[in-house]
Amino acid sequence: MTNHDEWVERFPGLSRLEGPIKGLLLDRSIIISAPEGMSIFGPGNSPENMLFLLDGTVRVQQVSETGHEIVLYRIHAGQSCVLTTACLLAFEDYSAEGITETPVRAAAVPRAVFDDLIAQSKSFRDFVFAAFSKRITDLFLMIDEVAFQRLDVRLAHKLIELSANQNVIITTHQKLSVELGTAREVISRQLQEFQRRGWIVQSRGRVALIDRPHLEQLADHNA
Amino acid sequence: MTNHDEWVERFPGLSRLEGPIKGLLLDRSIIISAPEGMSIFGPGNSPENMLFLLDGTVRVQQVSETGHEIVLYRIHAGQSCVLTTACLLAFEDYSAEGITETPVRAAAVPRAVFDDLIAQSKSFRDFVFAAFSKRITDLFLMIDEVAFQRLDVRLAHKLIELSANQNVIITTHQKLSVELGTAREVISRQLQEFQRRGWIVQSRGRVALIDRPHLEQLADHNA
DNA sequence: CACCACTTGGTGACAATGTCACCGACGCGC
DNA sequence: GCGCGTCGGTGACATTGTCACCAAGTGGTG
Repeated sequence: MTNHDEWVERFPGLSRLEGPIKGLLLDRSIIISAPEGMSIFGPGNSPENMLFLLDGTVRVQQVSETGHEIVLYRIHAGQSCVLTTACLLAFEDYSAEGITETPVRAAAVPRAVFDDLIAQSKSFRDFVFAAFSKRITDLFLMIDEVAFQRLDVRLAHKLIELSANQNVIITTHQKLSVELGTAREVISRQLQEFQRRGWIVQSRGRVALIDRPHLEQLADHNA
Repeated sequence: MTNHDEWVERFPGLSRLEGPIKGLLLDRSIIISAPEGMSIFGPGNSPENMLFLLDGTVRVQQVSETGHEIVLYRIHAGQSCVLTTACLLAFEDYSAEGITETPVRAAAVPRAVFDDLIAQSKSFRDFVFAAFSKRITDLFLMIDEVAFQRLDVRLAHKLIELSANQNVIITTHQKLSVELGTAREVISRQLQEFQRRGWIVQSRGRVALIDRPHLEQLADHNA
């Protein structure tokens, strides 16, 4: 009932693995589940296993010394927590935290098995290095945005990203401010401006996208 | 005359490698040199080799779509460019750039050899993953600083970092603004304030640290 | 030397964003 | 109903970013 047999096939980067390697991965992993809103790694909570997400999403965020919070990235189904896990294992004192945003299922692979896989399979190495590389380039992009992008552009971008085909986003100004690493008041003012322009309609805990084209145009304001 | 024989010993993480692995690394690598101010990787310039820095430093920075620049990190002697190289190979379109800040000597290891080493040596894997992990946690810290830290604190921190036991820094306001991802005028104003307080003395292209304790106190203003 | 081009840094006005204190409205449990 | 915490709004102010412009130094050239 675990669907344990073939979870590897769901990972684009893993389905091409050599047969014996797949077997090793399947035999030595355990399927685990977690409810929404649970901290799966963070300060004082380093998991012993590398996780491969089968369903759900995990939000990775950090709390600054000043008490400010910011969302760093999300791990979606079909991706692995390898790098975050590796970082936490290497630098225990660090303060990033992973929180389930939905109920989550994941395959847990012990570190020793992970190391074996790296040693034995070029495909697996490629998968892991691609994940690391993607994460680092994404962090480069994030630094660029935080440092140089106007807040209205970033907010429009985030609204479209969070809406994901829906036209209504269930969230609070506070949560949006953490997404962008800014203050709640700033979000409130920007959303008011968007509403004044007729691009969105606000209500308590809810943002409805009315004029998606204009939002997208602002979001793509690269220059 | 290349000192080729024992460069591996200079890397704290590599000197513990198994004997045959060291041999492979030494046999299959080439020592290269570059003058100061040269771009060793960047858009349209992906090196075919993984580099291990023997002497000198490399500055990694990016130029945003808006034309703004920011320094991401530096690679010092005894460290490798592995992750940046990996990123550029995986995502060719990306725009980070590595520039030598001093004359540089490095050991160049072909990708295929690099992959062999990863497969054969647990010590080498540990070295590489530690490098990746350190870089990612450093980028987390940088995001936190850019998003939440006051500029006077960041500037004081950077002045102390750049001074490195000297009390005089040879640099321009423009260069300092790129270090912190801000505007030249902002640096000028902050340095004036520091000078007004008697912490530094400015002259053209030069900053002299007069009151290091006060600067350090400001730089440590974590909360 | 005069002349010119470039770099470096200074300045003021203004815009954008962050911070703080406080407020009222809403939702929920009692 | 009441109390209490969450959510969002508001104004004043501080900090930082942007823009336009200027002046002093630097280095080349005739």
